[in-house]
Amino acid sequence: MDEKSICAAQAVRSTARLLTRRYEDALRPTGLTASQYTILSALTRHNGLSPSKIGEVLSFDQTTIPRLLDPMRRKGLVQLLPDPNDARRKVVEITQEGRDLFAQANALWQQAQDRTLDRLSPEEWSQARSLLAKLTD
Amino acid sequence: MDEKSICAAQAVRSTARLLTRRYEDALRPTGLTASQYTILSALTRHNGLSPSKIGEVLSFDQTTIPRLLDPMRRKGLVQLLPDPNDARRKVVEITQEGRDLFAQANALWQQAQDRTLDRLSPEEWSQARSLLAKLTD
DNA sequence: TTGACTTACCTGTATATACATGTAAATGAA
DNA sequence: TTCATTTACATGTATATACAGGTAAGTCAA
Repeated sequence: MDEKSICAAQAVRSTARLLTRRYEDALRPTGLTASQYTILSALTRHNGLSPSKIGEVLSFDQTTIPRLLDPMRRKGLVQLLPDPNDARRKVVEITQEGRDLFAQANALWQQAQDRTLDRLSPEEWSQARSLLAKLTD
Repeated sequence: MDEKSICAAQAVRSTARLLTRRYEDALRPTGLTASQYTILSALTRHNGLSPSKIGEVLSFDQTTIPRLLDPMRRKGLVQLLPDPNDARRKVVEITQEGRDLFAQANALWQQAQDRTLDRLSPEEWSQARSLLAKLTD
């Protein structure tokens, strides 16, 4: 019937709220939020990203990045350094504390991830990601 | 392969951020946010919901509801009334202004919705919703 | 009827998110 | 070289989101 009248934004957003609560509940012993975990994950693989690149890779608006990094800097998880090649740019580096906390968080993340993907076959999870990508071009 | 190591929360959350920007951009002439539009939509169909019921239906934490309703009250879109049967409860009612603005917003919403579902067949959209639901039990 | 318990809502606080705008630095054309 | 333009980041402001904890009201058993 009216399937096209179901708001796509609402469907994805409400799922995001529920998953955020689930993952942040799992991450609670580390004090990391879902966004903070995501940023640490990106820096673990590609250290020294610029703030704008982090936004681009993770689909955050540029102006959101300084706000997300602030509590992470206060906790000593990352540091912002000037880019030696361009005084406008900065470089975000994960600290050793950040690496240690991320390693600890990974085991907790796995619990939430397992619980989330438990009821999906690998094919379904692959298809879910493909459909999510299609929603945003 | 590594498909199970892709964070489900990140996949859904980043899609939610992108869709939120798309829908709020479409709704901008009305000044409505995605959450406000969603709440007005629920009230249009079921007027007089309690705050806690709104949270339950839309997957908001209970404590988020007063914060979401505040700007809507200031704009005169909804009003909170005491529940005559239970002094603890309240009843959220959409105003005529709220109905008028929602009617105007619907046409704008449709543009974002069309653009979003454009590349999906009805079957794919049905499956996407089913898979999203599975992620949260 | 009283008192423990539960329910419903709100507030304090912190982070998340993004738009509009501001500032400094780099770039590139005249 | 100069200056308009662009790029990169930050800040002001507003709403979003939820956890911890608070208050008032309803419930129910002793």
